[in-house]
Amino acid sequence: MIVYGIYESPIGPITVASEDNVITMLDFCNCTEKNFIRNEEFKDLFERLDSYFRGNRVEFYDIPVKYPMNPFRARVFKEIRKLRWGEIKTYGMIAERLGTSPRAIGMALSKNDILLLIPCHRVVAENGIGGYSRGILIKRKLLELEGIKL
DNA sequence: CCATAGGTGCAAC
DNA sequence: GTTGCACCTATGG
Repeated sequence: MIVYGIYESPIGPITVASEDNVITMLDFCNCTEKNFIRNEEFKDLFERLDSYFRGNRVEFYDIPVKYPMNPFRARVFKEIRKLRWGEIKTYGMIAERLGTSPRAIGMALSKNDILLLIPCHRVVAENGIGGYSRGILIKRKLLELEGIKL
Protein backbone atom coordinates (compact mmCIF):
# COMPACT_ATOMS: atom_id res chain seq x y z
CA MET A 1 0.00 0.00 0.00
CA ILE A 2 1.40 3.32 -1.09
CA VAL A 3 1.28 6.30 1.28
CA TYR A 4 2.28 9.88 0.59
CA GLY A 5 3.67 12.73 2.62
CA ILE A 6 4.01 16.42 1.91
CA TYR A 7 6.98 18.33 3.28
CA GLU A 8 7.22 22.11 3.11
CA SER A 9 10.84 22.92 2.40
CA PRO A 10 12.26 26.46 2.17
CA ILE A 11 12.61 25.99 -1.59
CA GLY A 12 9.19 24.55 -2.24
CA PRO A 13 6.97 21.64 -1.31
CA ILE A 14 8.30 18.10 -1.52
CA THR A 15 6.09 15.09 -2.13
CA VAL A 16 7.35 11.75 -0.92
CA ALA A 17 5.86 8.32 -1.45
CA SER A 18 6.59 5.01 0.21
CA GLU A 19 5.44 1.45 -0.19
CA ASP A 20 6.13 -1.17 2.46
CA ASN A 21 8.51 1.23 4.22
CA VAL A 22 10.57 1.71 1.08
CA ILE A 23 10.73 5.16 -0.45
CA THR A 24 9.57 5.09 -4.06
CA MET A 25 9.55 8.80 -4.83
CA LEU A 26 10.76 12.12 -3.48
CA ASP A 27 10.27 15.13 -5.68
CA PHE A 28 9.94 18.91 -5.57
CA CYS A 29 6.24 19.19 -6.31
CA ASN A 30 3.01 19.51 -4.42
CA CYS A 31 0.90 16.54 -5.37
CA THR A 32 -1.96 17.40 -3.06
CA GLU A 33 -4.38 15.60 -5.34
CA LYS A 34 -2.99 12.35 -4.01
CA ASN A 35 -5.04 10.43 -1.49
CA PHE A 36 -3.48 8.61 1.45
CA ILE A 37 -1.48 11.50 2.85
CA ARG A 38 0.08 10.24 6.07
CA ASN A 39 2.75 12.70 7.13
CA GLU A 40 3.18 10.93 10.47
CA GLU A 41 4.69 7.93 8.67
CA PHE A 42 7.59 10.11 7.52
CA LYS A 43 8.48 11.58 10.89
CA ASP A 44 12.12 10.47 10.85
CA LEU A 45 12.66 11.58 7.25
CA PHE A 46 11.01 14.97 7.79
CA GLU A 47 13.13 15.63 10.87
CA ARG A 48 16.24 14.91 8.83
CA LEU A 49 14.99 17.26 6.13
CA ASP A 50 14.45 19.97 8.75
CA SER A 51 18.05 19.65 9.80
CA TYR A 52 19.32 19.39 6.23
CA PHE A 53 17.61 22.58 5.11
CA ARG A 54 18.99 24.33 8.16
CA GLY A 55 22.40 23.63 6.66
CA ASN A 56 23.51 20.76 8.84
CA ARG A 57 25.39 17.72 7.61
CA VAL A 58 22.67 15.09 7.27
CA GLU A 59 22.98 11.72 5.56
CA PHE A 60 20.18 9.85 3.84
CA TYR A 61 22.00 6.79 2.57
CA ASP A 62 20.62 4.41 5.20
CA ILE A 63 17.01 5.00 4.19
CA PRO A 64 15.67 2.15 2.03
CA VAL A 65 14.75 3.25 -1.49
CA LYS A 66 13.29 1.43 -4.45
CA TYR A 67 15.71 1.12 -7.34
CA PRO A 68 14.34 1.00 -10.88
CA MET A 69 13.78 -2.22 -12.80
CA ASN A 70 16.07 -0.99 -15.55
CA PRO A 71 19.41 -2.56 -14.63
CA PHE A 72 21.56 0.22 -16.05
CA ARG A 73 19.75 2.92 -14.07
CA ALA A 74 19.86 0.81 -10.93
CA ARG A 75 23.61 0.47 -11.32
CA VAL A 76 24.05 4.20 -11.82
CA PHE A 77 21.80 5.09 -8.89
CA LYS A 78 23.63 2.74 -6.54
CA GLU A 79 26.92 4.30 -7.52
CA ILE A 80 25.55 7.82 -7.00
CA ARG A 81 24.26 6.85 -3.59
CA LYS A 82 27.80 6.36 -2.37
CA LEU A 83 28.33 10.11 -2.56
CA ARG A 84 28.20 11.64 0.90
CA TRP A 85 27.07 15.06 2.04
CA GLY A 86 29.18 17.76 0.38
CA GLU A 87 30.99 15.30 -1.89
CA ILE A 88 30.77 15.88 -5.63
CA LYS A 89 31.92 13.97 -8.70
CA THR A 90 31.67 14.60 -12.42
CA TYR A 91 29.59 12.70 -14.94
CA GLY A 92 32.86 11.55 -16.47
CA MET A 93 34.19 10.10 -13.21
CA ILE A 94 31.02 8.10 -12.64
CA ALA A 95 31.03 6.95 -16.26
CA GLU A 96 34.59 5.72 -16.05
CA ARG A 97 33.82 3.81 -12.88
CA LEU A 98 30.89 2.06 -14.57
CA GLY A 99 32.50 1.59 -17.96
CA THR A 100 30.09 3.81 -19.84
CA SER A 101 29.90 7.37 -21.17
CA PRO A 102 29.16 10.67 -19.43
CA ARG A 103 26.09 11.29 -21.56
CA ALA A 104 24.62 7.95 -20.57
CA ILE A 105 25.06 8.92 -16.92
CA GLY A 106 23.19 12.18 -17.49
CA MET A 107 20.45 10.27 -19.26
CA ALA A 108 20.03 7.89 -16.34
CA LEU A 109 20.12 10.64 -13.71
CA SER A 110 17.43 12.60 -15.54
CA LYS A 111 15.11 9.70 -14.70
CA ASN A 112 15.80 9.88 -10.97
CA ASP A 113 12.59 10.44 -9.03
CA ILE A 114 14.01 9.96 -5.54
CA LEU A 115 15.85 13.24 -5.17
CA LEU A 116 18.16 13.83 -2.19
CA LEU A 117 18.08 10.16 -1.15
CA ILE A 118 19.68 9.36 -4.50
CA PRO A 119 21.80 12.52 -4.57
CA CYS A 120 22.06 13.21 -8.28
CA HIS A 121 22.62 16.90 -7.46
CA ARG A 122 26.15 15.92 -6.37
CA VAL A 123 27.06 14.97 -9.92
CA VAL A 124 28.34 17.98 -11.85
CA ALA A 125 29.92 18.70 -15.20
CA GLU A 126 33.65 18.98 -15.80
CA ASN A 127 33.36 22.71 -16.50
CA GLY A 128 30.39 23.82 -14.40
CA ILE A 129 27.30 22.80 -12.53
CA GLY A 130 25.77 20.66 -15.28
CA GLY A 131 22.05 20.09 -15.59
CA TYR A 132 19.20 19.10 -13.32
CA SER A 133 15.82 17.83 -14.36
CA ARG A 134 13.98 19.99 -11.81
CA GLY A 135 15.94 23.09 -12.81
CA ILE A 136 19.46 24.06 -11.88
CA LEU A 137 18.21 26.65 -9.39
CA ILE A 138 17.27 23.80 -7.09
CA LYS A 139 20.52 21.99 -7.79
CA ARG A 140 22.53 25.11 -6.99
CA LYS A 141 20.60 25.63 -3.77
CA LEU A 142 21.17 22.06 -2.62
CA LEU A 143 24.88 22.29 -3.33
CA GLU A 144 25.02 25.61 -1.51
CA LEU A 145 23.44 23.97 1.53
CA GLU A 146 26.24 21.41 1.39
CA GLY A 147 28.85 24.14 1.27
CA ILE A 148 29.72 23.94 -2.40
CA LYS A 149 30.07 27.01 -4.56
CA LEU A 150 30.46 26.77 -8.31
C1' DC B 1 16.91 -1.38 -37.96
C1' DC B 2 17.79 4.00 -38.44
C1' DA B 3 17.48 8.74 -36.70
C1' DT B 4 17.68 11.82 -33.17
C1' DA B 5 18.24 13.67 -28.61
C1' DG B 6 20.24 14.11 -24.01
C1' DG B 7 21.87 16.70 -16.88
C1' DT B 8 29.05 15.23 -21.38
C1' DG B 9 33.93 15.72 -22.60
C1' DC B 10 37.64 16.82 -25.36
C1' DA B 11 40.26 18.49 -28.99
C1' DA B 12 40.81 22.05 -32.41
C1' DC B 13 40.41 26.50 -34.16
C1' DG C 1 34.95 32.17 -26.61
C1' DT C 2 32.78 28.37 -30.50
C1' DT C 3 32.39 24.26 -33.38
C1' DG C 4 32.66 19.42 -34.26
C1' DC C 5 32.66 14.82 -33.01
C1' DA C 6 33.00 10.43 -30.14
C1' DC C 7 30.72 8.51 -26.49
C1' DC C 8 26.37 5.28 -24.48
C1' DT C 9 21.52 5.01 -23.56
C1' DA C 10 16.59 6.16 -24.49
C1' DT C 11 12.80 6.94 -27.53
C1' DG C 12 10.11 7.09 -31.71
C1' DG C 13 9.41 5.88 -36.36
